[in-house]
Amino acid sequence: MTSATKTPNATREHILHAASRLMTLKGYHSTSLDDVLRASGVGKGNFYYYFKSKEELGYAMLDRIILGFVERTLEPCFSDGTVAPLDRVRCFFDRVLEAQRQRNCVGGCPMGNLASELSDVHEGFRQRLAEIFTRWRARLTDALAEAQAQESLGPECDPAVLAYFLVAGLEGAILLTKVTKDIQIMEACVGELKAHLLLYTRGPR
Amino acid sequence: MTSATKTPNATREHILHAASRLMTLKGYHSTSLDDVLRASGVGKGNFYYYFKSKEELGYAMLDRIILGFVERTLEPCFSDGTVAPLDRVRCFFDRVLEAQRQRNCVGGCPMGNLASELSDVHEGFRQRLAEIFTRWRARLTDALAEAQAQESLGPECDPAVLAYFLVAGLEGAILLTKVTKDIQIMEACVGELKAHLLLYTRGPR
DNA sequence: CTGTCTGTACCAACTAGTCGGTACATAACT
DNA sequence: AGTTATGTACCGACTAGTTGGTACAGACAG
Repeated sequence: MTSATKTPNATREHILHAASRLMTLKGYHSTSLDDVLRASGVGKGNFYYYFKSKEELGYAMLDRIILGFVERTLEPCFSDGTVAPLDRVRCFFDRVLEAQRQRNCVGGCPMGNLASELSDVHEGFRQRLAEIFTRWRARLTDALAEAQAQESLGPECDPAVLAYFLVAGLEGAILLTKVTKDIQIMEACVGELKAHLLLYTRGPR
Repeated sequence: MTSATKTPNATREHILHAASRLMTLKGYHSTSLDDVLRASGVGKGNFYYYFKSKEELGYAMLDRIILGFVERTLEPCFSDGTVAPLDRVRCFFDRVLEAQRQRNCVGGCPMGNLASELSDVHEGFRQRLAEIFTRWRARLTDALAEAQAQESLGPECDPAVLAYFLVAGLEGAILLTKVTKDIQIMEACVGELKAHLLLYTRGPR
């Protein structure tokens, strides 16, 4: 074995990696345990050593997806306080658009997909997913509120409401892009979302 | 024969009715044939007399869903030419919101759900779903273009692009409402969508 | 009798999950 | 030292139940 195999439980990681990939592509129900096992090269007994059920694997995979989304997409845009708050939001739009372009309109939004598949069918997943969207929206709300405090957003705007709408707009755009396989729709929607910000914009735009 | 409906093949209708209900709630893959059979009280042999596969049932169910959506939601708003075009659009928003309220945030958008579940996994369904969204958007585009011709929408607005965005906004709003089970989010998003129209609105609003 | 329907029995493939058993490293006891 | 025990990591056959789909015999009309 190579010296680099210091990894504490590489097997668990293998499983999670394969599961995330498959489930974000095919969904939770349509990804069988055997699919995951085949893709990760792990035996069944070994799987049940690390996870007590498929459900628990699902939860772990969800945590992994969230982490990836937060680290790769959300934080890079919102962590830099020197950037103007509305520009942080715009940066985020562009990043989501770019991600969609890179994936060739395949896969859609992992969180949106799971939300659509499981919200009405599995309360545990629903709650976790709702929490994710809330956290996501909170990041946007904060930036919008900051913009409002700086008077680059009008006082008639409710940052929380606007944040909901922006999340919804992005999710819907991703879905439409996924089903039509046409990235231009994503571009159009991001353009409209940016224009929507102008609706409340005061001062230099 | 009764004057109203002769019930040409009631069994087929029973199956379709049960299938639509179950599949819009639980999704295509998670609805088994036995589920449909149990719910409709139809035997298996009988089922395969009317449908040659589950896939074909899915297509038929999709057609049924579309028809219902068009007849119950789309047409009532857009068929009346005497209503101002932008009011037709607003009426449509309200109708979608109302539908969501009546269903207690359960189920989401049948077409959106199927799009999310099947777009990357079943090309046949993807194409049909893409076509639906296109037709839906076309209805909006026409109304918006008419508004533009009447100069109640500014010339800088691209009706096709705006229509995409409105569909995306609605789909995203329904998804967010489904996962959070909070109708207020739907209301907020519809409010923002209406506000978005104002962005391009000229003349008396 | 003939063609349209319908129910029952059945199939192979697949599902999540369980089982007994193995390999191996570290520790504990003598 | 030697050997006995313990915990971790792993395997693949197996179970019970479900999946979509088929075969076929009977019913019921014209």
